Amino acid sequence: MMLKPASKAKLPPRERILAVARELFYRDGIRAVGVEAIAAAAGTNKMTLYRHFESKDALVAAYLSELAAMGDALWDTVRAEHPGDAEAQLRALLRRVSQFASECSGRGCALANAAVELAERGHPARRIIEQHKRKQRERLVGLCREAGFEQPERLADEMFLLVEGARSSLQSVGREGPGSRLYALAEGLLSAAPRRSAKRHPSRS
Amino acid sequence: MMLKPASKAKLPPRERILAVARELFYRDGIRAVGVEAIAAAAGTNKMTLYRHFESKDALVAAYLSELAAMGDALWDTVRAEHPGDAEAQLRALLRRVSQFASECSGRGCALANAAVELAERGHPARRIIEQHKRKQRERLVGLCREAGFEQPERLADEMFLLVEGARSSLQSVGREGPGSRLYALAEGLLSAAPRRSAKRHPSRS
DNA sequence: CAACCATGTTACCGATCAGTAACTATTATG
DNA sequence: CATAATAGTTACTGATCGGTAACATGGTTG
Repeated sequence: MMLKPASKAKLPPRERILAVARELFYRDGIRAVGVEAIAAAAGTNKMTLYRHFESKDALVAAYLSELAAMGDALWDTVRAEHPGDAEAQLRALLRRVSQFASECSGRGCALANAAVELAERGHPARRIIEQHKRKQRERLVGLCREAGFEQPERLADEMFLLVEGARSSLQSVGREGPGSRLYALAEGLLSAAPRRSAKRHPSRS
Repeated sequence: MMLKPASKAKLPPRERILAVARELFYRDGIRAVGVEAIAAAAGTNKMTLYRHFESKDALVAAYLSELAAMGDALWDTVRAEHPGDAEAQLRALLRRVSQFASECSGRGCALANAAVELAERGHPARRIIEQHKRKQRERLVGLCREAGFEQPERLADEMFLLVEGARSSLQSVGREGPGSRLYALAEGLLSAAPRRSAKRHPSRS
């Protein structure tokens, strides 16, 4: 009994801290949230937090790495759902991102926001952010190429900018702004993009 | 003599403060820059700053209002340069924005960055930001309609998202990333977009 | 010269925050 | 039960930051 609803109560403190850091950092901003507030919201205290994380910067780095890993996991999920069908993967990705963006409290991409807040070049967090965004873009190019489009880099960059713009503009223009039309716009570009020839070789079981 | 190079030395303190605030807030972030650092960099001190601005928030609001006004001025300039030719205005705007983005130290849109840093809803600065971004989008839709495109809202939203995405991704993917291709991408969309019929009535003198 | 106003200077207050020390309580394991 | 590791508690430091008070200075105008 009581094994499932242990969503937050029974986890070890490190994971509780990371969970609540994800929530508070994203909602209020990294610089606006103190370590004491995080520890308290996680049902623990500052000392325990500092036993698991060397510094606030280290906690921020862990927070960002976790987000990056969740992003990668989404790609893997989508690939597993549409094996061999790059275009279906693309559309599924776009659908999930756009619906996620229109739900998630309109604060945009947590990685991009962190890059805004941590402006000092050389900050350990920036490596994580840049690395992740670059990888996402490369995976996008790979998918567009695999899907047999004529200009995969161009199409991928269009997708990338549309997605980043939608998430960024959530904060300024709000939920009913252009960001809400992300899927329709990207889908339109996708359908209109010139294809090479025979496109897929789906290993349909 | 010595009337021109008074770029920073002879201006009244309020304008010196605003000028240096624009530089520091943009480069290092709003929360990362203290009022004392701004006053010192402006060649004055905290007291004088507080005689001209009620609080740091008021200074931030003035900083953002000034940026918004500069943005509006850019639109007016472009309109004056291509009177009556909405499509030329569009292209000129895109060219300036994309070249500005690829120069300007890769910190993206100062308004959007401020929205990330000032997360509290109800913050006086957010009104300025949202208002400005909404106006920009409406002007974009107006230009696209005036240029005779079939789906002005759709095209305007594509442009808007591309621009916002390019500026946002400067921080994460860097200068050589997809943001550098902004003009090419937007120009491609513009050229491919379906037009209504007779398009311009340029009052070419 | 005198009065005034904007500016400069110094010193301070109160709050917040990252990080640490020393001690106690809990829990698991031998 | 005993030991040891992990977690909780309290209290503190040192630094930074937004904001203010009181006073000194300089230039302008009557």
